[in-house]
Amino acid sequence: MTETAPGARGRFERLHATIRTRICLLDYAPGMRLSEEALANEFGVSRTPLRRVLVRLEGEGLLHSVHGVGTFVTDVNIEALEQTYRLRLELAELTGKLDAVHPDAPLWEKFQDHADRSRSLLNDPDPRRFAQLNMDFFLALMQLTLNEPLRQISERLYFQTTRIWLKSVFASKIDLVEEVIVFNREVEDILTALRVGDLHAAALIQRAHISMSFHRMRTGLGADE
Amino acid sequence: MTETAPGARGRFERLHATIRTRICLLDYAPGMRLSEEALANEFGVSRTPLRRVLVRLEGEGLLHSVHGVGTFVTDVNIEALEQTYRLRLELAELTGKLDAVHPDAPLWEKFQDHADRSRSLLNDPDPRRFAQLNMDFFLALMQLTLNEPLRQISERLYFQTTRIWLKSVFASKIDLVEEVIVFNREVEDILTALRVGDLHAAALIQRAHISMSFHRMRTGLGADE
DNA sequence: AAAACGATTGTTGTGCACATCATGGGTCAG
DNA sequence: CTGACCCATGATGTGCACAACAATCGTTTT
Repeated sequence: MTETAPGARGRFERLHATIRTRICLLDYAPGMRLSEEALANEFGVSRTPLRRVLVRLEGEGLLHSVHGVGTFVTDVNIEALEQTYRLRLELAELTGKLDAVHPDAPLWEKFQDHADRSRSLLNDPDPRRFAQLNMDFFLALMQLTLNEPLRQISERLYFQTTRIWLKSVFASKIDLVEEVIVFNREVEDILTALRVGDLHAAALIQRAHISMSFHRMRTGLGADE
Repeated sequence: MTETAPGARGRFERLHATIRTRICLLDYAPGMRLSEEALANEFGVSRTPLRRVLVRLEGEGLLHSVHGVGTFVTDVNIEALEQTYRLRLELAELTGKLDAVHPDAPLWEKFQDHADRSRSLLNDPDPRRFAQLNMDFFLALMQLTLNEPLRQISERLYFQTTRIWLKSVFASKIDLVEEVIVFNREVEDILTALRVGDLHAAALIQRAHISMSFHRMRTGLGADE
């Protein structure tokens, strides 16, 4: 998907993306402790370069290290999550207004692939594959804006929130089948808007779905906690 | 101003804030190379903890390290800067809409101090003191929203752009005296709006001034480059 | 028995020596 | 004179040993 440069920098980016994906896909659950030594051994490097990755992830709000205690995957409470979601709503709409561009051929292919995978999930719902598809689709939508800072910030906030959403799915707080059905409609609606060439409409649809997703999650979380 | 915790974490945050301020105030100019060893010696630590700070700053887009070459302060071209500014416009307005709160007593005192310092700059213009005041005022305005993610992102973008603006001042691309006069009116207008209790109006004024500031800088930069 | 204290263990943080890489200058062949 | 090549130099990146720190468990004392 994303080719990485050789040398030290490439390895850094590779490790960074790998661990970030594991956090977002709940291979590392919120609150879980990560062992620097174990990770270093797994990737065949010493603690030094690995720590560099962990420092970066801490800066992105995904990890938190405490001297003498451990490195933990961050967890967020519902009110902090709500703030992030409200901000994501506005940023999603901005994606359709700031430096928005129409998808090119390779991007259309990606979208087609996403639509296919989305439909296949209807017959065989799987939380992890769903989360991966959700991430892929979001990152593809981010390519609709050429505003690099907006892209970076939107992705950063996405990585912070998506794992909480996935956590709700795993905990059966929200219904996986319903989420898959809704997601299918989201993909369909957004692609329809893009085919017509209405970038702002596509962004508004995405915004609406982010909002509704949070709403479902919130009511689900409030059910028994 | 901001108290730092003792121990390793406090030292890290202290170093981070110190170097970030130096970059934003152009003690370290864009494109300049930083010596890890020199910085480590200056702060009385080894390269290891210092490098942790540099990695963080690189993640914030203020530094860029190249293996075997050096660590450099990032520079940005005018079009990338324009993207950042357009995003900052929107975020400034959001500050007045998302979790906006009225200033409390301590914040009012800060604003009063800023107004005083701003007026004193009229008689004795100084680029560095101006930049410091500009930063203090911006950070104070950020306290008008309780939305923590919005705060973090706005500050991040501010730190990326303000040094370019200051660079224009130093290079006499834009007139310092005019900037001071305009800034005085900005502070006055925003505080007036805050006294009336209209947070959204204050945010709109800030947005307008960010926009005009970029316009002045852009025409100034285009003058002979 | 309960509470306070201290040793032990395991973790992250630090310092230092060395590896790796890119650059510039000097040298030698053509 | 010109070009390529090599090596010296100085930078960041890495590995390892140890320090600092926090939690836990066992011991001791009241």
